[in-house]
Parts: sequence; structure tokens; C-alpha cells
Amino acid sequence: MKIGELSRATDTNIETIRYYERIGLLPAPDRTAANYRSYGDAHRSRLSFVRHSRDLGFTIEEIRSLLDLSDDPARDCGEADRIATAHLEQVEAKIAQLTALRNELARIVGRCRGGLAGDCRVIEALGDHRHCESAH
Amino acid sequence: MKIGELSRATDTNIETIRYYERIGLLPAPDRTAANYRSYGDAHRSRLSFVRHSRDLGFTIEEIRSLLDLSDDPARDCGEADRIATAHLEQVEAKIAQLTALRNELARIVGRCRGGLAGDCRVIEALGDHRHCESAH
DNA sequence: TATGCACCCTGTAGCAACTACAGGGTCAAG
DNA sequence: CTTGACCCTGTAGTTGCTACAGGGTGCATA
Repeated sequence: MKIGELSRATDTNIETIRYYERIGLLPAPDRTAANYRSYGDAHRSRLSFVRHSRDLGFTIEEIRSLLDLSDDPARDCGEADRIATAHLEQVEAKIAQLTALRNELARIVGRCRGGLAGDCRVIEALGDHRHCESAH
Repeated sequence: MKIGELSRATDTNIETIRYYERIGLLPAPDRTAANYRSYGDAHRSRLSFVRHSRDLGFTIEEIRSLLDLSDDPARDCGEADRIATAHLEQVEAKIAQLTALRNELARIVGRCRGGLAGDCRVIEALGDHRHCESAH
């Protein structure tokens, strides 16, 4: 299949597919006589793996390691689990951080009663950290 | 005060301060005879405003708008409230998204029972979206 | 006086993970 | 034979910094 078809099949921007090839995440496919990229099923499933992992928030480097593992079925699976677990912990930390931030923002937003910027509580709160309830 | 002192006072990297000046977020300060930047209190509080807003996740462009507002006390405060409210909604959306992702990841991570990568459930789940419980 | 050291300057390049052109070639349909 | 959809390469932009390289300044100490 040509790149446009692969793009539709995996819901991935064409430029992104070429980018993945350039950084060595996807192997360079064969070319047609007209120098068009020609992909097979192996490419499609590898790209699906990449997209799915990206959707789950894995970095390119993490995905590279995961792909290495899946390319070599004899290796220890624990490594994949370690990568995924570490990532899960990062996501949980991020959620906790965003939640604290959300609470602070909600407090700030609730203070506006209209009027002029000169005595705006929102702007005042942003300027002075001491208005905050918790560290962030 | 010199840039190093401002850096310590606001817990901001020196390079970041110069960067903010370059993009017009902080006004260019006076210079000493030796061409060193020389800051006053107005700079310090403006930079604190910027840092605090960044900590709360506002983009540079949002901060630019908020600074414009606070520079012009006669303007309507509602705009500041709109920016902050829109940002709050984005943060809430991000938390929701990360929470869904966290659940999916936790499900995937829980499946590894060690062994070889060839039959690793983690790698399998990453490769095939159909293993997922919800859209993401 | 020399010299070491902390600090400051400019300008440019790098990071992640794409995205968006510019400027060209290919190919099937009408 | 031309229109339009598709493809190619290569480069530059995005966000918000961070990290040099290569130089100047200012003060204390030997």
C-alpha cells in the first residue's frame, strides 16, 4: 500500500510516517518504480504499535525499547513491564500535579466578580504567590 | 539588581529571563556602564507574575494577554476571567484524558507474569488496540 | 601587579514530536 | 492534453526553554 493508504489505515499524518522513518522508528519500505513508498502488513502493524503507544503517552525512546523487545521474542519480558510501570507512575504523578493545579485555578477563577482589571482578583492572585493555598 | 540576583529572587533560570526579554514578555531593563542588565522591583513582580502563571500551566501567549490586562487597569476584568476559565477547562480535560489513560495502562501493566517477550501480554496489548476497554 | 574566580554579555544550536511548506515529479480520468 | 490527486525531498517552524562557545567585567588575594 502507498503512504496515503497507510496514513488512513492507522490514522497517522503522512508527514509523521515519514518522520518516523527518518528517525529509524519505522524501517524504510520498498519503493515502486516511481519512487513511491510501498508498505506491507508488517509496516502497518508496527505503525499501529507506535501510534497506540504514543496515544498512551510513551516517549519515542520508550517505544524504541519496546519495539526492540518485540523484535526479539527470546528476550526477557520484565523489561517491557518495567518500562510500562515506570510510565504508569509518571502518569499518576502528572495527574496528581494537575489536580493540585486545578484546585488552585478553580479558587482563582471563582474570585472574579467583574469590574475593572485594576482591582481584578484573578490578576492579583496570579501576581502574588502568597494567595495560594498549597505549593505548586 | 543584576540578573543573577533576580534569578535567585524569582527562582528563574538566567537564560529563561533573557529568553523572556527576547520574546518581549519582560521589558528590556536599563544597563550598567559595563552593559549588565539592571532590574528594579517592577521587573521582579512582573517576572513573578509570569513564573506563577507558568507554574499554573498558562501558555506564554495567555500570559501576554493577562499582562496586557494588568498593564491597563481601566480594561474589563472579564477577559482575565475568560482566559483563566478556559485554561481551567483545558486542565480538567487533560486530567480526564490522563485518568482514562492511567486506567488503560494499569490494566496492561497488570498482565505481565514474566517470561519471554515472545508471549508478553504487555507488548501484545500495545500492538493491538482491540485489547483496550475504552477509546483513547 | 598579576591572576584567579564569579559573574555578565551575545549569538546560535539543541531538545520532543511533530507539522507545514516550497518546489518538484507521477499517474489515471475526462 | 490537461486537470487534479497523489507522491517525493529538504528545510524551517512550533513551544518553552536550556546549553553551549567565545568573549568581557569586577573584585579579592598572592
